[in-house]
Amino acid sequence: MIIAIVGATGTGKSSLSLDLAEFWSDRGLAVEVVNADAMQLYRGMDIGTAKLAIADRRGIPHHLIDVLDVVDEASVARFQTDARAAITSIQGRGAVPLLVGGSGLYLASVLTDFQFPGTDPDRRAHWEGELERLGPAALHAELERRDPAAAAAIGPHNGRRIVRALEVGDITGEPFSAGLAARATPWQPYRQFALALDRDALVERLDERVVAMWSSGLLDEVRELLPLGLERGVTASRAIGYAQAIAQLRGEIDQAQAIAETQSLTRRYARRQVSWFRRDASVEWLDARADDLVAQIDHLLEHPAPVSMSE
RNA sequence: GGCGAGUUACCCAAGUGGCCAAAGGGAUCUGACUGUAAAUCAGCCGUCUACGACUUCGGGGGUUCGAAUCCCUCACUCGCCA
Repeated sequence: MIIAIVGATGTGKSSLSLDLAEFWSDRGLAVEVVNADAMQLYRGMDIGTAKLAIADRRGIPHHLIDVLDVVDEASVARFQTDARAAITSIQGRGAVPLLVGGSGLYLASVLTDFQFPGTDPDRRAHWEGELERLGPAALHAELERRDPAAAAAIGPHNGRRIVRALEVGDITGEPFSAGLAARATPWQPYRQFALALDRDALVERLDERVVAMWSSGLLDEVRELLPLGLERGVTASRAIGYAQAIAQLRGEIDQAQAIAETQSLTRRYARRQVSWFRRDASVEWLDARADDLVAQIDHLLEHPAPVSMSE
């Protein structure tokens, strides 16, 4: 059994995971946390990702944090493999794996039977070059010819996903099926709990958190990451807050703009997260502000998973 | 006190007689999502008894078949001169 704590950024997943882990440890059940946040994978990106400092982890083992260098490209497929390996080994120790994070695709890839068709750097580079050269519309037309269903599902402007669909087509020789997530079967039995917080409260927290990031040294952190190649990192350099801090350090925008922009992107991100989790019927929603979340979850776990319903 | 500029939908901002419910951007909201996912992309965005109707472009009045666009007037904001 895997327990997952999910939800939008800033809803209190980390601290809940610690409380849960302690609660169960007190009852003789060891818990280990597996991070499911795409950006906390990166070593050195601490402040901007709201990463739990080692000192704050209350002695609970955490996996898949700080496993990538800033120049590495994150990948769901690799995460799936690594996370499952971590989970298996935790279970081998007789402990409960607690998957905690807000990256929807990453979570789904571990929890359910996602099968990635593989990747081919040459094909990928080819199509990315074409995208650059011809633009998304032309590539979409190409995809239309090869895989009309995927083309229709992806749309004519989504360059990133068009490229991937073409790449997959090249690799497998078969059409790239998009949109299967809804009916995924579990990799292992799991329960997924999402923390819900109403918009106003969340925005307030998020806005404050961004300001706090700046005042607690995000810029210094970025200054240290630049020599390590942060700007070259395809994934890391785009992290919300980091991109803005970089722009500020370059003198392209001032601090007020950097903060305002980060706040707005964070808000938008949280919205996308919620929309991802909302359509996942296996998610069990809890009020983030309840003060007995641990007890609630503990109680829910003694009962069979509900059959979706609830809005 | 004098002269000039301005007042457009939640915000910024185009629009100078019909093709304007009103360009564009932002924000909000909704959604998609199988190897960059904190990514990438889509829709909505005056109101409604919604393929049609109704009310909008600072207030009031006027010209006109027809006005956000022209005229008069009032209010407010801003710049320069006092």
